Amino acid sequence: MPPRAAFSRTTTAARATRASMSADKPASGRRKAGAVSDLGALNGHLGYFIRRLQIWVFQDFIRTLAPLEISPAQFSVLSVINANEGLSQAELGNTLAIERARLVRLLNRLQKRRLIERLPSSADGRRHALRLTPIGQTTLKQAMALADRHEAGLLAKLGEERYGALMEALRDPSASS
Amino acid sequence: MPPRAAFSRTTTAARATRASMSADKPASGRRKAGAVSDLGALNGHLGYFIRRLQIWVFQDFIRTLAPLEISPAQFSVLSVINANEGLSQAELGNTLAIERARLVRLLNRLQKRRLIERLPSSADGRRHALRLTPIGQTTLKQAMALADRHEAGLLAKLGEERYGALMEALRDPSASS
DNA sequence: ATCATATTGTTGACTAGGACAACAATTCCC
DNA sequence: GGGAATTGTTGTCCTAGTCAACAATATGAT
Repeated sequence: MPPRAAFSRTTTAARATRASMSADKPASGRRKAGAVSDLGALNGHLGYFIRRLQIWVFQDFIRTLAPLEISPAQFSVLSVINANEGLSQAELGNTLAIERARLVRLLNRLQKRRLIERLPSSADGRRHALRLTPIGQTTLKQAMALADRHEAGLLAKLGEERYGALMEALRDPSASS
Repeated sequence: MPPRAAFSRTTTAARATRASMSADKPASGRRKAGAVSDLGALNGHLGYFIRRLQIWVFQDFIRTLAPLEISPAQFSVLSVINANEGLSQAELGNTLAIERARLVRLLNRLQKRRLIERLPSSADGRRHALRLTPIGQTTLKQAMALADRHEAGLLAKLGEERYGALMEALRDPSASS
């Protein structure tokens, strides 16, 4: 009992077309390299489409923030630190679902770039209290401006209804374990 | 993935906060270990939520297909080959947005497991005509059954409206390059 | 107070994914 | 025939993600 009962439409969607010969190609016409085939069993699976969109969105984000050399992961880390000054690495990792070891190296790079600091926690000798340096704050501000431009482009590309539907549906997916 | 949803039901309440707490502790006491903090600037960004859901979906897919040891990428490759027997690696790569070099190594592993074959293309000496072996066909059939179970679980977890909205919004061709 | 247990941050090692350059073989097309 | 393009392949690099181990520190039961 596949779940597609309600939303099936089965496979009629993506019927790939073989381009006709000699449409409008650059100087040397040859077999179309952009040809796309039938997705087959992938058509009923949400994960595939989510993945494709996610990759596209991240690539656009990376392109847009390239002048600052801030990756999506770095942006998320800076944002959460900025919104929760003094939090620990464990809390940060829990918030963003980044594993401890991975987070250590992420923070190392940000610290080397003088964007964040690891202060000793007065209450707990094991923890570090994380916060942005002044440089980190201004960098994050610039990053947020670019990220907003990225988001605006995303909305333009998807269209308002689709963007809104996605935002609505994606917020707070109850997931654990 | 940490239990994010259990605490942060209100997305709007998240943007206030961060008033003047001390550097390493909230005024009212120690933060709990599993606590989740404010997402800050991430809250308006679609990419973050897409990413979180995509990770969750893939992890569930991997768990569900673990008995067959078929990854999402491998499943997509087998599905497209099955639906387009004899296609070339270039066409397969274009269809799934997998780069040539990466696809070569993906196919190497599947070929070593006797799930696919690379036949010489009669028309073009450079190409390989890809197809599933009998073992590959039965494996894919089993994988599709498990993938459908995964999909059903996904629908149950998200709820019908949200699942349907996502499928609707994601399915159309809007992403490329 | 003591001792087992848990948490925090860190390092090392390993696997996958993705990007890019170079290359040989082949095909296209003028 | 010969230059240009395509196809598959290999090599190399870098980032992500996972896991195990470890030292330092904190916690809690007794």
